[in-house]
Amino acid sequence: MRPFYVTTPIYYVNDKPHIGHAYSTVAADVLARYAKLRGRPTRFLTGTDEHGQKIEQRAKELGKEPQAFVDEMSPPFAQAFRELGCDFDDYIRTTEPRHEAKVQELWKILAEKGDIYLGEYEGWYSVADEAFITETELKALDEVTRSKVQLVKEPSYFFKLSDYTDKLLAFYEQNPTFVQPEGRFNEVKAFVKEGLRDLSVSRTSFTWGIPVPGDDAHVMFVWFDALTNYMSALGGPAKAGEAALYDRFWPSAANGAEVVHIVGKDILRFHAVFWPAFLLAAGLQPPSQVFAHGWLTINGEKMSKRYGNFIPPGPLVEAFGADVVRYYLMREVGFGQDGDFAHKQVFARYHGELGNGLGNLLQRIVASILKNEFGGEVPAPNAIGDEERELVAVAEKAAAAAAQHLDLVGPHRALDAIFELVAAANRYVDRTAPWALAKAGDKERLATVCYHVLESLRWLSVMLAPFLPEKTRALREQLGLPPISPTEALDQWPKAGEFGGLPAGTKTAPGAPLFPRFDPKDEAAILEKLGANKPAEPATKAEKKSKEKKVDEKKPEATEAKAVAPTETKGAAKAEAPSTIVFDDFVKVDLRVGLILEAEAVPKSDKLVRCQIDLGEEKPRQILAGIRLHYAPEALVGKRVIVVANLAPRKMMGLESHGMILAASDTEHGLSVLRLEKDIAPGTRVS
RNA sequence: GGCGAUGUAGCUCAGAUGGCUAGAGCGGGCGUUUCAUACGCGCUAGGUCGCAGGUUCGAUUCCUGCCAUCGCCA
Repeated sequence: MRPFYVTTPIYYVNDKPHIGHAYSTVAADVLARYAKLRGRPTRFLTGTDEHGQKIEQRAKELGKEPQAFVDEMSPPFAQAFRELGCDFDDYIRTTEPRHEAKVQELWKILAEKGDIYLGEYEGWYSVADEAFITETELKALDEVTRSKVQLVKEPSYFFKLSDYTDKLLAFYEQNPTFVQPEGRFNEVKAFVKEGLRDLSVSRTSFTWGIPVPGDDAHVMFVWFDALTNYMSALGGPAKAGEAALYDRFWPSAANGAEVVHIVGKDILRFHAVFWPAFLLAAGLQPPSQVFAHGWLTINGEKMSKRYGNFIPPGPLVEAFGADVVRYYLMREVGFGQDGDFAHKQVFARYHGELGNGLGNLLQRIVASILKNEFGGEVPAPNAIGDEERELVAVAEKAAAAAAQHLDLVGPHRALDAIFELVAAANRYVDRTAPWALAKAGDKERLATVCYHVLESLRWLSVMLAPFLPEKTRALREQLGLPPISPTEALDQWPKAGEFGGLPAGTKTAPGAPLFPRFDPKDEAAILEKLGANKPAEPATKAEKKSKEKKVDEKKPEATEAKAVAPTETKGAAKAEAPSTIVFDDFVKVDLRVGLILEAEAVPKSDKLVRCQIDLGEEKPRQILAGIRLHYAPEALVGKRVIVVANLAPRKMMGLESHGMILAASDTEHGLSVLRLEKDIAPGTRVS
């Protein structure tokens, strides 16, 4: 069987783990567990990306050594993934010697082949993105990011990417599923077709990176470093016989291995263009496939630092259990598309599919009929009829379809197919009415019915194992079956003709419901605890967008208002304001206590003052206010003011403002900023 | 601006090389069962398949234009 090697991106340790990281990793875990179940030699890698200027700076801000900083930041990722039931085979950190050595080796190979040369680079470098950016991009940046863009002119090594335009296009041609989904592949091709420029692959402006071999003044471009993790974790590049894992799992003519990189759509280019180019240059085989999944929004809102709505997986796991979170992530969103993580939907899927569908199926047969009529022992089936044939047909079809979808990296479709069997089994129970058979004393027929339901459950326990490792274990335990132990070269996926593998005489062990129902109170409590109690949610994408648009359209008017600045409103904003508003409307305006940390006059403007205001968020916000004529900037520092925190961002004098300071004015007194009499903590909601 | 894509039931999405009554899940409504986690099962939802033209015996499915949305253009 073809070896299978699946990877997640390595996560940049500047962030803490959130649901986005979890999403990639769970997807990879599902694919790995599936491959293992099918008996394929399988390896699943995840890890952390720990070099780069951003890390260096962050560590410095915290007064730490970079290594100490990343040593602190990396383990929570591994921890979070384990809590989610992710069973990775290796966890690589780019600061490990095993990685650094291999990255340097790859570099040397490219240098020796003449694909790396020393030149000079001049351009805008964004620390936040760890990449040089274009003028266009520069203009589009928000202020926080732009403040970290530098015009850099420095000696730099370049990779001769320009030589690989045609080679990459030819490679894409030969590998028509190299990038998935297809739409993304088209973008990649379009990008390459425009012609590639050489790629700067080293920096001299900071030191937190892997040194360029033979030139200590340079450290490697983080992406060169990071991408190589997929190979270094296997011990490659290496000569045949030097690294067993590499020989086995990195694709070559000899092993026929399949490598799938799961990535977010934002980092597709690095994986679909640069990485294969490096490998082609080194004479190595590129990965088999790069699968770009979409973004998750949270209850309809974009995740971002600004909104502070990154949700860590921990509390979700605590509330729902790892399997339920995994299930939701894999079920709700079409893999490859953007999707929404909506807490309410989690309950809906939990109750509707897992509880009522699957859990109840187990309960209604094992804990009652079987226990009462057969002493909990699996009976041997007797003559079967159309109902049984139909059920078996559905089971076989579901198994085949689910396998096919998983082979093509479509976990949501696989689950869809699998749950066809759940529905069919429930239907089967209704039609055959085992309770009536019991009453009538028809044990023979009853045995057949019970057997078919139990065998269906057994199939489900296998097919759902990649998604619900814990719950399927519990399910099997109740069925009296041992946990599945994946075995290389043994394909354990259920197949046509195999219905009936459950041995008669198996002692079942009825237990607690697999997916106990949350009563509405618990539900509310959980939502409350997770901070997911949104008053009103935007009804549809379209509606939401049009609402946001209205806000934009209103911007010009907003300028007339005293204080300045605009907003990140999500929705709200009625076209015409009624004379009175309900409370719900009021709370749409997010008023917060802000502590002015810095204030300075905006050059070339006689009104604007640029403030950095602490709103209790991770970072202070930049807010512009037209109050210079009334306040000296330095006099504002340390003042507590009222800020509209959910106003859409707006640019003024080339600077972006992320909120608005409230003030009032009249002709007699001039302008007065609203201030607090007491030292209420920054970020406190005003109501 | 260039390139690409999308626009189908309240929601999330399938689908048709053009042709009988356009589908699924969820939600809603109605009914029903009682083995089971107030669970299950059955029925139901009258959606101009974005808008306007064109090709055709016939288009929601092909073509053109328009509108809207989205993605990519280091």
